[in-house]
Amino acid sequence: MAVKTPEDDGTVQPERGLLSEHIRAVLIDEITIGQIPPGTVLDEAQLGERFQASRTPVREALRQLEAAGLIEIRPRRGVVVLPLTRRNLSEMFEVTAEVEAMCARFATNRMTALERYEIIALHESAAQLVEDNNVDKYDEANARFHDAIYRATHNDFLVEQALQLRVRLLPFRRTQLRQEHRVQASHAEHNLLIRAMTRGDSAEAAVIMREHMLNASDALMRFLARTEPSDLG
Amino acid sequence: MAVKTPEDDGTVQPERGLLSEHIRAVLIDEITIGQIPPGTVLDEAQLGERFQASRTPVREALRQLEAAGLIEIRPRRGVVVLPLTRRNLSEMFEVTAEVEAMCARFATNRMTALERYEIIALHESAAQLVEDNNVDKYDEANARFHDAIYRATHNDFLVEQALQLRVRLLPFRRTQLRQEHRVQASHAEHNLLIRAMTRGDSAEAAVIMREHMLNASDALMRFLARTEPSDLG
DNA sequence: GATGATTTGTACGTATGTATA
DNA sequence: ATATACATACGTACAAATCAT
Repeated sequence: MAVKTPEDDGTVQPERGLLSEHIRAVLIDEITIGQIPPGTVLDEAQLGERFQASRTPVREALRQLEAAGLIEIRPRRGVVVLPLTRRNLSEMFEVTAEVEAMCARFATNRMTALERYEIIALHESAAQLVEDNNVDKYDEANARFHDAIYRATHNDFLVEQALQLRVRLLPFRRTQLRQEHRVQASHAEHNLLIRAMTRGDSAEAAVIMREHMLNASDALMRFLARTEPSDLG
Repeated sequence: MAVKTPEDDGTVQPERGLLSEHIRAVLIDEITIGQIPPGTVLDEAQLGERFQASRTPVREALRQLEAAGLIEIRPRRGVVVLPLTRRNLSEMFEVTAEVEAMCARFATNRMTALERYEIIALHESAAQLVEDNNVDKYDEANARFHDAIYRATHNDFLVEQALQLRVRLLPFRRTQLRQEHRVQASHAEHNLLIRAMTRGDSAEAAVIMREHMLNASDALMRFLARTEPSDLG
């Protein structure tokens, strides 16, 4: 990220030019992290003040967030962070499960020996985090594990699509890891996945990956049903 | 599209407000159609003049095109329409084939009787266009056929993703239809697909759809190899 | 390599449409 | 229902960087 000086309020200053890039990056972060919750109305002037910028670059950043599907711009009526209904969420997870399954299948058939080694190494280094039940660190390791699989597909466009999907589901994928015994289960599922991949069974790898993602989705949906019965949906 | 008066130069005027929306829509059209070829450098002032607008809405539209992956904005160095290398194109077709296969699988399992009827009707009404070898009309009918399958997945997010992919490959999907006997082949493949779908064989439907798309991709690649051996990657 | 021309990036002012009293 | 307040949409102006010469 093109930043230089962290400020007191958590804001950062871009190195030079392209304020809108910076604003976009920060806002995407904060929205996907959940720091700016769905339904929040964003005020252009306010954002400009916060980023020490005029409204022009703010507006340009907002257009990009809109194109990314994170916010809705209602002409002359303001900008609102899109609420994900439970249904939308479920649909997105379903598609994500299929895309990740696609990645697993391609990766099984195309990964180099080095890539296979990296995937296994990432998996094994996560074992300790599971034992410690270190959810945050496992979350990061998990992301790197999936990243490695994306890259092993040798399809940059697919990598891009998979990453975009993940960004949009980021806060939810985190949440589900905290439910039930998802960290342990996740690691065990990864183990099965690697076995299928190393023996070159791409169809089975796809099935396992799909199940893996749907398990995560189910855990999340049960959690949401328990905690937010009124909102979402 | 939110337009009112067609102008002589093909430009249109938006009803009021949200000029950037209008500019974005037109530019996306022209770029995907191929009217603005890859590598073209877009000039903000020039675009502003053309759309009778200042640079502000133009820039907002450009940010959206960037987020859509159609152009690249190089800070202080201008905007270029992204060239699709042959490799990129191949990767995009590969992903598209999988996504469409996913749609076929879901649609097989979830379509209502009405949706199944619609899909079959669209298919059969295209038969005449095949006989007439009316490529343009078949192209449109083909789009509606695939649309109907998207919708039958009952997953709006997936529909959205599939549509976005198609927009980006639009000119190429058209091109391939003009090659070899792709119109006839396409229709025959649709026929096989419908058979699998109507007998509820979702796995087979997915396989057929994947092949269908890869056949289109192959035809296109052969065409490009023949016509543009230097350009495109 | 320096200088002028061109173009981008940002700020700001004004008008218009929306919401509220 | 009308008016008032407010936020957005767009245009214009200026600054800074790139490029052409």
